[in-house]
Amino acid sequence: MQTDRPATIRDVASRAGVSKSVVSRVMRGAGTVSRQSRDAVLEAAEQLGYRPNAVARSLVQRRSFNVGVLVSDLHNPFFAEIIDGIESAAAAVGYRMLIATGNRDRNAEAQALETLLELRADGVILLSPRLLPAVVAGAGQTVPVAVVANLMRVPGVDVVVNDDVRGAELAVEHLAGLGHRRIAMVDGGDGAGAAERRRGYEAAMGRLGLGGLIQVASGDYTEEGGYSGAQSLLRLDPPPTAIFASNDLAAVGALNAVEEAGLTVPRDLSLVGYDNTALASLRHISLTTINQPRREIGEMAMQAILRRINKNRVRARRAVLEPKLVARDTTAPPPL
Amino acid sequence: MQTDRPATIRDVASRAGVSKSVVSRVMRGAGTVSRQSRDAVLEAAEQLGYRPNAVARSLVQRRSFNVGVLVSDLHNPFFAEIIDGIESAAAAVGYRMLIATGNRDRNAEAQALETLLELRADGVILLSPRLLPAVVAGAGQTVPVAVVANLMRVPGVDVVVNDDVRGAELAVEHLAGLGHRRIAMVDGGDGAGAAERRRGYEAAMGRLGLGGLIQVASGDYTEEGGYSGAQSLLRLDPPPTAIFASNDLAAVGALNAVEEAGLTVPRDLSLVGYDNTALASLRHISLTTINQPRREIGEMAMQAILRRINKNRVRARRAVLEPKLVARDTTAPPPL
DNA sequence: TGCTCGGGTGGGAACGTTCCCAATAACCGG
DNA sequence: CCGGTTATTGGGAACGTTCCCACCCGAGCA
Repeated sequence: MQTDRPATIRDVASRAGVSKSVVSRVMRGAGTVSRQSRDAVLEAAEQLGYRPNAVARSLVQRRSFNVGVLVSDLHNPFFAEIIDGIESAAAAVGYRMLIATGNRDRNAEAQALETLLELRADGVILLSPRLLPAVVAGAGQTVPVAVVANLMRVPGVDVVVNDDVRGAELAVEHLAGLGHRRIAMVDGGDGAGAAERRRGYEAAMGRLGLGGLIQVASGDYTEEGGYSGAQSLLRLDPPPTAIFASNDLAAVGALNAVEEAGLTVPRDLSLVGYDNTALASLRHISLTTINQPRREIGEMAMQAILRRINKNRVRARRAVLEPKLVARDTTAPPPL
Repeated sequence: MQTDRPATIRDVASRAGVSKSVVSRVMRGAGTVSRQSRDAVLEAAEQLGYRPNAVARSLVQRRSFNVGVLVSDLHNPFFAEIIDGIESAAAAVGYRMLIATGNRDRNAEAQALETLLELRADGVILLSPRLLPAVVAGAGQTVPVAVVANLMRVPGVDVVVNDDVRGAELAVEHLAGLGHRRIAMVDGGDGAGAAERRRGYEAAMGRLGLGGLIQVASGDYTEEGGYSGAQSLLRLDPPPTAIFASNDLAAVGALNAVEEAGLTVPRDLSLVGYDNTALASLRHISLTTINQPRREIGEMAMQAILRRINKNRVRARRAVLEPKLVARDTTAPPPL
């Protein structure tokens, strides 16, 4: 039982016996309005169920107070907390957040970005986009853009990432500190940050004098990738005593391969993941992993957007946040 | 390096040497335009990087071709696939999807809903909302509204749910079919559908002549809830040989409690969850569970919205979808 | 008493589209 | 060669706000 048409500012005005200007001032809480006008307007608005039309408002103001967030994959719980951070930073300054999604598909993503731009979002945050840099750059010319969790080098576009190199080093250092030497890695393929994580692994191994023991199995950011990667590592002679998987999901896949091989974690083999997703903290898994400060990442991305909205900064900034090791139950000293 | 102002239809028109009307027709692909006009417009638009302003368009058309989706909790992977369904059904008819979120908080949710309404979304889909029915009803008077995964009885608002009663029955029937008799349940507290799942459990037990063996431990839809619920069930004498947890996360918590008690799943005890989230399909967990047709749920919600947009239906519809059992590795015949 | 000041108000223009209608050009058949 | 179509085009009005400016009125001051 919808009413034919939503009430407009004029309807409220005529019912309250004032001009639309007065109603506008009351609704925005700006300008000076006499007490009785205000009361009359508020009452009329209430009775009519008036809701200001944000579409008309953003048309005339030429800004929408919306920030668009493009999520490459909503299935990945990694993004949820980043979005929390974005939202809280946005809400603090009166911005709203609109999420669009492109299901891990480059074209769908481009389409979703286009939607956000047509909607005239005041800024756009791209979470781990698969978009071509040229597309991102194009968007950056129209509207403030920030890229998260993807070290993309695009002029005029800010980037917020965690220090993947450092994170991988932390993992290796933790394992070496426990006494491990044959520390292997399951690679992350073309996943965001995978190349850096691998570089960090190799650098840390080298620095610790374990350069000769570097072993990398190909894999990706999926359970299956971790599973098969770990399988191939276990076939080595001698096999590693510890495996660093490039993300948590791959680590869980690796965990499965290790158990299938009849080994017990962490007694026979230690395992470290990356990202500290909800998965890792499940007691049944209790995975030692590297935490990215996700909430903070989201907040910084939003702040980058706000900076650009306010003063039209040209130079791209890059924020690199420190990861931290979270020790749980999949790591222990190596067997004797 | 943003350009001062995005190009408008007038800019394109003057550059192409035609009127704004012609540009409008070309961009919308409607009406009749001569070949040369069309080419000139397209070229001018390309050169100027013209992007139609969806804000202005929806103002004059009085519809935005946006459907708003309010997600109560983005951390819950359960919703991702529903959103996939919504999006594909929306895209098929030229609608876009805007996601807003209220982090499991009733007020934040109401706020997010308000945003969607101010943005003049043509319809709103509420995923497992915590909103008060009165608030939902209020929204339903302004715009088509559908509620998903929450059996809310609100006039003028469509509902799409899975048959939680039937799903619970499936779980019990599966376990009984394997030979179990002492089948206990960890309750879902005030979670969406929890009451129905419990009713289904009790009904099935009764029908199978196991009414006297009904055992329900209190719990909720969290890992912790499943953990403590299972603990209390294991203290019974005799303990159950099978546990039906009210959702997958609780089942994983229960799994942990069972293992801590020194029992092996499924040899000593069988375990069934609900929802068939990504968690359940991890090989390391491989949980037998009840699948909700999530994609289909999303599609049906979108279709309900479209029905209401087209003909202004008054009567509320309720779609109840059939769940299915997914047998994995946490269920087996009871120990002898 | 005349003037200025400022709180309060109202109305027109603008935002960038789409929609509608009138105007023009081209073409057809008789 | 003319009236009547038909294809194409252009311009004004409208959508629902905000912004800006002009205006009114009473009070305070010289």
